[in-house]
Amino acid sequence: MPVITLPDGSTRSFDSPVTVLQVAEDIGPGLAKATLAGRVDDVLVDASYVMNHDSSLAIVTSRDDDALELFRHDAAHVMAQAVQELFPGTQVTIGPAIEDGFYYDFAREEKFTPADLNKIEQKMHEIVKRDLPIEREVMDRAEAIRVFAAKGEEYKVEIIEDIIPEGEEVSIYRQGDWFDVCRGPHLPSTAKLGKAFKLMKLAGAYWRGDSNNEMLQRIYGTAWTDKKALNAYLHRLEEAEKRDHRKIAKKMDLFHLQEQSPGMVYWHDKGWRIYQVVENYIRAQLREHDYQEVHTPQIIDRSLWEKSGHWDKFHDDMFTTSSENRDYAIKPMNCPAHIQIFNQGLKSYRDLPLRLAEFGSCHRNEPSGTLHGIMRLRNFVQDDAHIFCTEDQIQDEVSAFIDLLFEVYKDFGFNEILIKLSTRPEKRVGKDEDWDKAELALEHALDAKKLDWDLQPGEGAFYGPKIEFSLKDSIGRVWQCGTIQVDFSMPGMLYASYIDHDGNKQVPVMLHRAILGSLERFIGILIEESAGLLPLWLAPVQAVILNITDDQADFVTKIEKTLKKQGFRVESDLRNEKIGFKIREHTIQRIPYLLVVGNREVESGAVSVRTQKGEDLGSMTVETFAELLNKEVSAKSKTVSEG
RNA sequence: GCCGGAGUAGCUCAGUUGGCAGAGCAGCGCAUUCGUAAUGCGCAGGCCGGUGGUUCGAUCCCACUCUCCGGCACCA
Repeated sequence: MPVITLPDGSTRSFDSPVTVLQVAEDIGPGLAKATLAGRVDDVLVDASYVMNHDSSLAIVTSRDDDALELFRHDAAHVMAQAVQELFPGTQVTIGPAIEDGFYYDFAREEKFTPADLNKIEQKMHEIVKRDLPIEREVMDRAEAIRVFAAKGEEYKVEIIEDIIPEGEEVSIYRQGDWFDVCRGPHLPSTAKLGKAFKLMKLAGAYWRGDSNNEMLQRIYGTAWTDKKALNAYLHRLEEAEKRDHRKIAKKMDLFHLQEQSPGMVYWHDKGWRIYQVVENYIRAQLREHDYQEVHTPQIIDRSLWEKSGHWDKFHDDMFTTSSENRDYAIKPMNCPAHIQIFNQGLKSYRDLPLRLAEFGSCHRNEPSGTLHGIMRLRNFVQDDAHIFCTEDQIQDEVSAFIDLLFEVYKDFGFNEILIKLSTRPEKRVGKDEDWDKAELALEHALDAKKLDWDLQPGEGAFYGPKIEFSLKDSIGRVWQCGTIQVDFSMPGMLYASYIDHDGNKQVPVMLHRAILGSLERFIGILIEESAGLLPLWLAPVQAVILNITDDQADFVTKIEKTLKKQGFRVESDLRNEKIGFKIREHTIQRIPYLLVVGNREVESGAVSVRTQKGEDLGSMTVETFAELLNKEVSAKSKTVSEG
C-alpha cells in the first residue's frame, strides 16, 4: 500500500506496488509521456522502478538537471551499440557520462578515423529512430561472466570479476539485442535520447587508467536534452577556444615558443611587462608578510639531489650536465637550495618561523606529450617559498598562507578556486606518525576556514601531503596553481636544525608553498580568463595616444612623456593613418584607453578619452586622466565603483 | 612517454591524381593629412618542419625524425 509523496508535498496512495511511470500516468498523460526517470527517496532510478513502500518521488523530465546525466549516459550506450554494429569484433570497456558529454573506450585492432565518427553518429541516429525500449534486468555474477565471455567481451568480464563482489547480482541494460553491464539508471527508450548529440573527438586512453596496460580508443561526444542547448554549447566552446592563451599571445605579441627550445618561453616586451607586474606584485606581498627573498644557483651537484631523495624519484625528468668529472643537475625545484641557506649559521627557535622566498627558475624534463603552451613548460618560474618552523607553528602558518592566497587571487579577479587535499602516496619518505600530523594540520586549516575541498588519497608529494589550489582555463581544463605542503622529512635529510628553548638541537618542519605556482601558468590562465583584456593594472599597454594629423605630433609626444614619467605604460601612434584605422588596430590589441588628439584638444590642452569597449569618456586634462588611471590601477581587478 | 591529428609567405589559410607554389591580412614604396573599428595604387615576399629513399622530376609517394594540437599516463 505505498503512499507516494510528490515534491509539492501532495500524496497519492496506491493499492499495490507502482512504478515511477505509473505514478506519472496517474497524474496525467502529458507527464507520463515526458517521464524519463524518477528520483525516489533522493536516489535517481529508472521510470520502470517499482516502489513497494511509502516513498518520496520526483518525476524526472527533460527539464530537470538530473536528465542531462541520463541523456549522456544513454548516448554512451547508443554509441557503443552503433560502434559494435558498424565494426564487429570491437570490444566495449567503459563509457561514463562526464561534464558536458560522455565517452566510451573501445578495444579494436584497427584505428578509428575521423571519418568513422560521422558514420558512427549516423548509426546512432538510426538506433534512436528504432525507438528500442531500454530494459533493466538482473543476472547473478557467474551468469553475467559467462554471458559476456561468450560474447568475447574480455574487458567486461574483468570489470565484473573485479568490481562486483562474489555472490552479488549484476544489473544489465538491454536495448534491442545490444546490452551492457550498467548500474543505471537509463531513459525508457532510445528514442528519448533525441537528436541533440555530437561526437567530438578521438583519443587514446589506457585501460583502467594505467600506463602499463594497453591503450584503448576513446571517442568523446557531447549530449544535451535539446538541439538548442547543444548548439549553445558548441557556440560557447567556439568562443572559449578563441580565448586560448597561445592564440591571444600571438595576436598581442606577448611571447613565443619555438622548436629549438621546446617547453621554454621567449618572452616579448609586452608579455614580459605582464610578467614583471605580476612578479613585483607578489614581491610586495611577500615583504608585507615577512618573507625574505633569496636567489639560488641553477646548477647543483648531483649529490645534493641524491640526499634529498629527488634523484631517486625524478632523475629521468631532470636535466643534467657535467664538468671536470662532476655530475650536476639543473635544479628542478628550489627546496634543497633553500635548506642550504637555512643551514648557514646556527639557528635558534627564536628565528622561527623563517620564511625564504624565491622566484625560482626550475627546469624539468617533462614528457613530450605533456607540454601545453605556457601552462606546462620545461622551464618555468615558481613563486616558491619554504617556511621553516616548529611543529606548533604549522597550523598558524598554513592558515596565514591560505588567507594570503585568497587575497592574491581576489586581486587577480579569481573567484572559482578548486581546493584539494592530497594525502600520502605509496612511495614516500618519513614516518607514518608524521604523515598523520601533517595531513591533520592541513585538514584542520581548511575546515577552520569553512572551505569546500575534495580529498585525493595517495596524491601527495613523496615527502608530504599537500593542499592544491586550482583554476580552470577557458575550456574548463583544471590547472594546479597554488599549493602548500607539510614536510617532516627533507630538513632532516639535509641536516637542517635549530636550537630549542632548552638548548637542544631540533629538526625544523618545512612548509613548501607557492601562491601562483608557476608565473607562466598563472599568466596563461589570466590571459584566458580575461580573453587578453587584462585589467588596467596588468595591461601591458595601458593607453595609446593617437594624433589625427601630423599637426598634433609634438603635443602627443609631450603627453606620452608626461604619463610615462608617472609610471604608466603608454605609447603614441603618430602614423599617417586615418583615426578610424588606428582606433580599430588598438582596439583589437585590447588597449584599455585610447587618447585621441586633434586640433581641438591641442587648443584646449586636453585629451579625448575612449575606452576599449568603445565608450566615449569625453575630453579631459592629462592630470584628470592620470588620476583616473591611478584609481583604476589601485583597485586591481575590482571595478572602480566597487573599489 | 603512449594513441590520434597537423606542420605551405610574418599571420590566417587555399592548393598540387608527382611537372615553374596561391589568396586575404600584415610588410615595403608612392599618393593622401583625414575626428572615434579597415584610404587608394603599386611592389616585394617561400629550404611547402628536418633527414634519407623511390623517381627523368618530390611540397605531393615511402621511411625515419622534430615540433605543435587533442586526449591518456605523468606532474617534486
